Amino acid sequence: MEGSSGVRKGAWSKSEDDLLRACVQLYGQGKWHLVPQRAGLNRCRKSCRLRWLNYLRPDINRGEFAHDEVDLMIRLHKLLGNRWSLIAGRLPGRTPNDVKNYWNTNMRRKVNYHEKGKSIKQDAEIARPHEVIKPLPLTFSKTSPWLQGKFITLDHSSTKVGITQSVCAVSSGTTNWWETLLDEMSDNEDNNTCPMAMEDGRFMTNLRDEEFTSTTTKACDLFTQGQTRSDFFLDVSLWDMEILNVGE
DNA sequence: AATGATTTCAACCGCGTGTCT
DNA sequence: AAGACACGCGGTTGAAATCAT
Repeated sequence: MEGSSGVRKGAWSKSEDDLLRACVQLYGQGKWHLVPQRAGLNRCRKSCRLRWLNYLRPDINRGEFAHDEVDLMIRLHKLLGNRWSLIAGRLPGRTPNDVKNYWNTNMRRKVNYHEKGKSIKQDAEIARPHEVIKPLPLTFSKTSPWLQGKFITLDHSSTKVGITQSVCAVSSGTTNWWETLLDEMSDNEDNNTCPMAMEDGRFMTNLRDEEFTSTTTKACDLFTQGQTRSDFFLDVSLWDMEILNVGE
């Protein structure tokens, strides 16, 4: 089976798997455009990457989803929507494709069952796509727009690296997500709580001011450890969420 | 046993984003 | 600033497996 461009498509054979595995072991992951040539495979780079990430990676857990994994998946999905890569990042050994497939086959059916009886209008609300919380890049290049006009500072007293102008406030778009967060915070002044994570454009969880200050102070620490903003928000908010009863 | 319906999941596709020149 | 390129993501597809009749 070959595509119009001459590259092979469809299911991978064992010999192809062996070639790809050997290539990645030799050269490491990345530079996927070089992989087909290096491995001697008549496959496109996308296909090679996908095969490695979803099937050949040695750390993949191909077993049944455990109860706590499902529990975590539900919480994460409620928080993030269909951000499968982020969800999979919190489930060791699981790939985004695994998580997506599991959700589409198991959870969606359960949720639909759970929602049965609600009005059509409500169903439309459920089906409404999530407001996208754009992730920040994992790494910053020196020309990255995220850093335009910002300064990297080194706090010598604590050996922490931070970005000035508020806590890692680096968006250059028309509406800064962090500014929105601050807006939401001021809206919540009455009850003296602060929002922490978004779903459907709203902030969720109620951390008190002192807790919020504490956690945001830690945010830049997490960046220095290679974590993303998304990781940070998940850590502080995930277990505060009310879990959706999915018809158990 | 045969056949059609349903489910599962690996793979493909198109698109958005970041980087480089 | 603009275009080319690579990477990564989520949605969708379709073949294979499983189930029901």
